[in-house]
Amino acid sequence: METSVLDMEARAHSEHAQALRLWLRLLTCTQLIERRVRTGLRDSFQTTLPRFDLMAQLERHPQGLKMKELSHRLMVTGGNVTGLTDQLVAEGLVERVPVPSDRRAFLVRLTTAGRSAFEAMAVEHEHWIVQAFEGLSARELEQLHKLLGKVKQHQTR
Amino acid sequence: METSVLDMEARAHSEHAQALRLWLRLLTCTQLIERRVRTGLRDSFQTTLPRFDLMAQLERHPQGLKMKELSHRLMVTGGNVTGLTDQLVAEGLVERVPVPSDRRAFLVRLTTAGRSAFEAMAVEHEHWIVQAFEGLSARELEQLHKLLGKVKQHQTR
DNA sequence: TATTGTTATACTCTATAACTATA
DNA sequence: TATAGTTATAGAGTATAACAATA
Repeated sequence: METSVLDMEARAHSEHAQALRLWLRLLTCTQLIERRVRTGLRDSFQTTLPRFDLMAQLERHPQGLKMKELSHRLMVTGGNVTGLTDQLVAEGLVERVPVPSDRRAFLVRLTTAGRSAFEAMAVEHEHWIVQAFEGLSARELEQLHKLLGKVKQHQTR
Repeated sequence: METSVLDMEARAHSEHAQALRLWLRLLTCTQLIERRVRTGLRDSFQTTLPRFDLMAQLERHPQGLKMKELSHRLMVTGGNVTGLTDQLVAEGLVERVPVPSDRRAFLVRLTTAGRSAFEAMAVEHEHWIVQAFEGLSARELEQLHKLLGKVKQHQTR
């Protein structure tokens, strides 16, 4: 059996359309959940998603992270990290610790106040996220995670 | 067999952790693809994602859409749609057509120039999106679309 | 020379609220 | 009174590029 050029084109078209539909849906889901989280962070904690994300990174790295590392992990440029860090330092939630071996660099760490502030936010944040996905079974969560893993893998080339 | 409170807590904890991991991955995937699209639209067409999205809505509705409808479909407030529309009108890509039956309202439509400008963008946009998902088989695309459908469904209550 | 981090700047996107005009 | 759309404003978020200090 032979595959005609027309067949190939038809298949390409339908796969393209499928990818586009998927992208729109992915974007919509993310935007809806992200909006919920932003609103919650603003209304309940007078903070923003990038600030929360920065603190979340520090919570996972108690020894601290360098500005450069934060910039990479948060996927934003350095100047922005400086700004966010300045705000959090001003509020006493985060501190810059000099690195003896490299006098250009700092380690940014949560303060004690920062850690407890983050805990409170993380509890609420977890509620919002669990709620966002409660329509799915554990098995479906796992499937989705795996499929998105493939997508993610493919972007980082 | 009996399910203890501790079992329930353990299960809750692991499901919560799973939801959080999933959310981080969903966010990362979306951000990576979105960045690709934004960069492409800027570099190749000197335009932005919200403007592209607005034109995409109009392309799907050749008879035009009211500002109110655009606002709803784009999930942004009215003032923003006015601003985006003003820009596109200034560039001759879009036009406001009075609605005889309601003198408060307009239909916003693509102009001929707008339609051909959008076609050119849509071709490139499709490439970027197909590329973003080319790591997945048609069956996996379908699965992902279906699972995200459940997620989306659950947000809109 | 290259790298870490900061500063300065500018632009896009967004929500909010007050407003005008029509319904 | 309610609705369609606009205006004005302020803030978040981002990238870029020039810069200082150190490696």
